[in-house]
Amino acid sequence: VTTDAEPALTQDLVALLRSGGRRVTSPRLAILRELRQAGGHVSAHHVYQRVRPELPGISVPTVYATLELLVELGLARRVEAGARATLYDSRTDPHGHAVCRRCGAVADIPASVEEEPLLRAAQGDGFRAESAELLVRGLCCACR
Amino acid sequence: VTTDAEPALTQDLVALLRSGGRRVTSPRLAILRELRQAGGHVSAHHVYQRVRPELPGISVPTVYATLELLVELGLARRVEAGARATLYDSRTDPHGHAVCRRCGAVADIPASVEEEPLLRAAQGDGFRAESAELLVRGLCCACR
DNA sequence: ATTGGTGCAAATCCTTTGCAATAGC
DNA sequence: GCTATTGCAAAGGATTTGCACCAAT
Repeated sequence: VTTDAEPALTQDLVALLRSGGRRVTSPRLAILRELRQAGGHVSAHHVYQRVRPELPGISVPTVYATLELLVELGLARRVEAGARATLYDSRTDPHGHAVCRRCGAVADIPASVEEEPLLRAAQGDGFRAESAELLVRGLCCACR
Repeated sequence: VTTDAEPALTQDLVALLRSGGRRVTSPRLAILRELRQAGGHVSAHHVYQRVRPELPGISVPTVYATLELLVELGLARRVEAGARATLYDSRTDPHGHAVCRRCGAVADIPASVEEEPLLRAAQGDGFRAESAELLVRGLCCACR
């Protein structure tokens, strides 16, 4: 149980939780750490498997709830990779995703879209926009 | 069985199917017609229910396969509205979607993003880009 | 006559729910 | 001590198989 790996990042989460009146718990710290170690785009199931050695009793619903919480806090982003699985990305800067429609592989797209104008464009009819996502679907190298 | 409702559109599908060596079948014609009549963003289940009166024996897998086929042919677009359901949109011109993260409601976003540059940006690593999608997640008026 | 499409039923898999027990504040 | 969070087990649904039959070419 390394406690000095990414101290600053953990502190971010702690601060955000405290300021929102939420509790600091082991699953929350462990899941954020795993999400960042993974580096890429991971499924809830993947996180669940990787966190289990550290927290043997952790449950699947907790993983889902926590990932969604991290998204709300702005520490992660959802990637709608298709019906097969929702993925979570620890990169929070604006970038798109290329998703293979056959195997579900995801790659980052360098193209950066300005989020602000999009969020504003979506504000019609009382809709409160929270985040924007850019998806390109197609076939990856291996699946063609 | 009205055969003169949208003759031109049906002809489009027939031509595309024939030129691709695929067969012209009742489910394909009926599902495209329903998708266009619905006008908005519909789920496979919705299409299934609406097409049944006309084709009582149609099956769920056929609806899924056909909708995916229409996407491949460029006559429909997928909308990754979340884990709850993939939606299909008969509008094929570039536009984004505002998706409520709570109730799943979908609205069109006037903001038009140029697809071409995005598709090109995604072409790295042998990835063959097929379509781009712009999603804005948030809370709709009713769910706030 | 070929074989791509279809229907059927069931399996698979992701995600969420309800509720009692626990742990953070 | 309150109450948000958790774990558990199970339900809920969307999507996809496998296979036999049928119908478009």
